[in-house]
Amino acid sequence: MSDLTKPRLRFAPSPTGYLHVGGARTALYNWLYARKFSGALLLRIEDTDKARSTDESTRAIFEGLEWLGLDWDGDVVYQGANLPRHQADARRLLETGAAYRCFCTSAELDARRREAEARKEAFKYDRRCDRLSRDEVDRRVAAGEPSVIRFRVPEGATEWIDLVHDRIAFPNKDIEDFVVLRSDATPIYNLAVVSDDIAMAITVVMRGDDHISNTPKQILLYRALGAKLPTFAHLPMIHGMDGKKLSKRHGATAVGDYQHQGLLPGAMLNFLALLGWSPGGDREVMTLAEMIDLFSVEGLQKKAAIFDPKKLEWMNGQHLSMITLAELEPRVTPLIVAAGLTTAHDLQTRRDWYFRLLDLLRIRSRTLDDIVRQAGPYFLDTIEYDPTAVAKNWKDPAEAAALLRAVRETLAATPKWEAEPLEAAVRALAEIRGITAGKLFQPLRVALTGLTVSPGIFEMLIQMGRELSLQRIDAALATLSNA
RNA sequence: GGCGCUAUCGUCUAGGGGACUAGGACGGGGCCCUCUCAAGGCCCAAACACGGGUUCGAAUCCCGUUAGCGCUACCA
Repeated sequence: MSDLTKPRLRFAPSPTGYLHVGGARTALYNWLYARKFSGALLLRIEDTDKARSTDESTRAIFEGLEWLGLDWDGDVVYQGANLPRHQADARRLLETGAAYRCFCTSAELDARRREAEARKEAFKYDRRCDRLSRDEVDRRVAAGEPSVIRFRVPEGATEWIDLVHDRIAFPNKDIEDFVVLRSDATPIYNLAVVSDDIAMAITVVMRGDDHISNTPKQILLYRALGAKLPTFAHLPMIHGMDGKKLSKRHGATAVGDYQHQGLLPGAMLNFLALLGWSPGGDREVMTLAEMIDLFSVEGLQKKAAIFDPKKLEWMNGQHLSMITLAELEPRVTPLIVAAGLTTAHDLQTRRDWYFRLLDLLRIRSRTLDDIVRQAGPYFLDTIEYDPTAVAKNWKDPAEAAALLRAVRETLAATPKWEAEPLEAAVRALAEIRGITAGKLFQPLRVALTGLTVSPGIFEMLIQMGRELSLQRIDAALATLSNA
């Protein structure tokens, strides 16, 4: 297979904030396309807006992509480093007559725009500088008068076959002669993008819907620059639950936020993949490898999708249960250590026990934080009793204490600390006392965990071990006698 | 305002002229399981924006309306 048949794509975020979930999804689709068709995915940081770009944002983009596990080919391209080529391309446009110098100032333009608005008319640059004589242009440039370079939009219409929307067309009369080079000789977005995409030999440009109206301008630039057109694919936007463009007021929009909320990157990717793409049929929960396998442009959606955090959580729960314990462990351990439950070394020395614990807790967790929250009772010497658990299951302290004393005796007297004999013994105790087993289980659960919610009582007794279990009951008894 | 894009349950979607009394998933409700909570299983409510065509036949094709969104900078 020749390289010509291998697509070259790029993800081109501007480093003006953090890695937005919409950006992450764009990156994912580009990545999927590149991997699916054995192409290349390049990363370009669009840092030409010096006022808004920061190194910190650039780092956030790297970190986000790294966490998600989306890699790229070759070195990172910094758009700002290509300034000379952008300027050269602008000059070429001027020389070939595709563009012209414009001396209108921003202030003048603003004034005319406002006037047009007052008259309820659409403003479009009137090309007055295109009518300037060659001599006058030369004279004013020589005199040091600032000017921009404007692209002269030709007659006709500009259209393309979009990978997701099929045919899209714009009458050129609706496109104004746009600026390509500012008066300070820095390029405008559309020029920089086209210049770089040509230089990087990009063949598939996949980006957000919000760039649709830039596309005719860019196509015109490609033609004027004598370059071959890439294939365009415009992805639908992501909105918040209110149908408006997703933003901070909708809650977490940075992928870093989700990382810190205890989400799994695989779940995030899976959720994002489904927001604007479907493999067809009923397929939902997928690994990255499966997504590559199933990916196709036919499944790309045209409609904007609404970001539903509930489904993301559910998806995370699915992935939590789906991945291997070996994959799960390194994601949880740092959080357990950070929560002060124990040391990484301790967990390492009783790895089998630790894995069993994770397996016990992950089924009833939706995030990594849920797991950590539930893990406390298995590590700490002291225990916190949830007031509502106490109120509900130790309603009568004297009665609860009596029950717990009996249970303690029964457990302590059971020769083998294993689920079956333990359960048989406790159930027998319940029968002797003429109560249902549940009446015994709930107070015991509170004694062991301080909570109303936990894994099964006997799974828990085994996991905690004889010593800690009995110690917990003693502590509960002490607390109850003080009540 | 102009231009563009979009339109199936509350949400993500399947559907690409007859298989549709429109399927799945999240969320909601109910039941089962059960020592709690989850998980799991079963069931219920819930949608083709509207109006015209085309066609024997339209969720599917065309046109219009409406609505939503995007763009409309010497931002990206």
